Amino acid sequence: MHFEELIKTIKERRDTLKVTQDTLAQLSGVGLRTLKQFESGKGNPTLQTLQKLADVLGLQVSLKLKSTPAKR
Amino acid sequence: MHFEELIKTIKERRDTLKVTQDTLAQLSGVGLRTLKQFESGKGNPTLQTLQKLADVLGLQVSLKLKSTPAKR
DNA sequence: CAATAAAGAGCACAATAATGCACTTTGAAG
DNA sequence: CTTCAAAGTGCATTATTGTGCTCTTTATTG
Repeated sequence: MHFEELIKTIKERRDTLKVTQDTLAQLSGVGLRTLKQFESGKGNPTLQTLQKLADVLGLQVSLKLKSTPAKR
Repeated sequence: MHFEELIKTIKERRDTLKVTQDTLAQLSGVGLRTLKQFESGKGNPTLQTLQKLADVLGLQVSLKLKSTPAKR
């Protein structure tokens, strides 16, 4: 999952839950500006920020093995 | 997956591939200091940094639905 | 068209992540 | 105990994220 997909996932999930950026910002404790920047593709959030958002949305940040190996 | 698990995953994967912090730092383009801090649990990397590391390790950052819903 | 709600952006600043360098600690092997 | 490699840490600096405030842009609804 690259950047854009992560953003898309967050956005879609937020839409599904019918939550506005403003509300999500408040619930997660992340600044509204920060969330806006992230969702509009202009951010590079810290892991902590991403997790705060994911948590509230019922999502989980995870690391999984890629099907296509990268090394060698 | 919370912070510690992510760190553990990175570390274990790096060990599995028999790569040192130094080498991973070079391959990923992430500063050695940054990687050290992250692995020792003292960092809060940006998503970009995490992805650089994950990429080289053949791992993928992803967002998945939590089994236990968070919102109501 | 007017009004309202939600999302996106410019500006500026504080907080902190990223980084390099040098030094210490740890662990494995002789 | 000594040596060597890998990992961890203190310090200082630079680059960038996080944030609030204000304003603009987009729908959406009468």
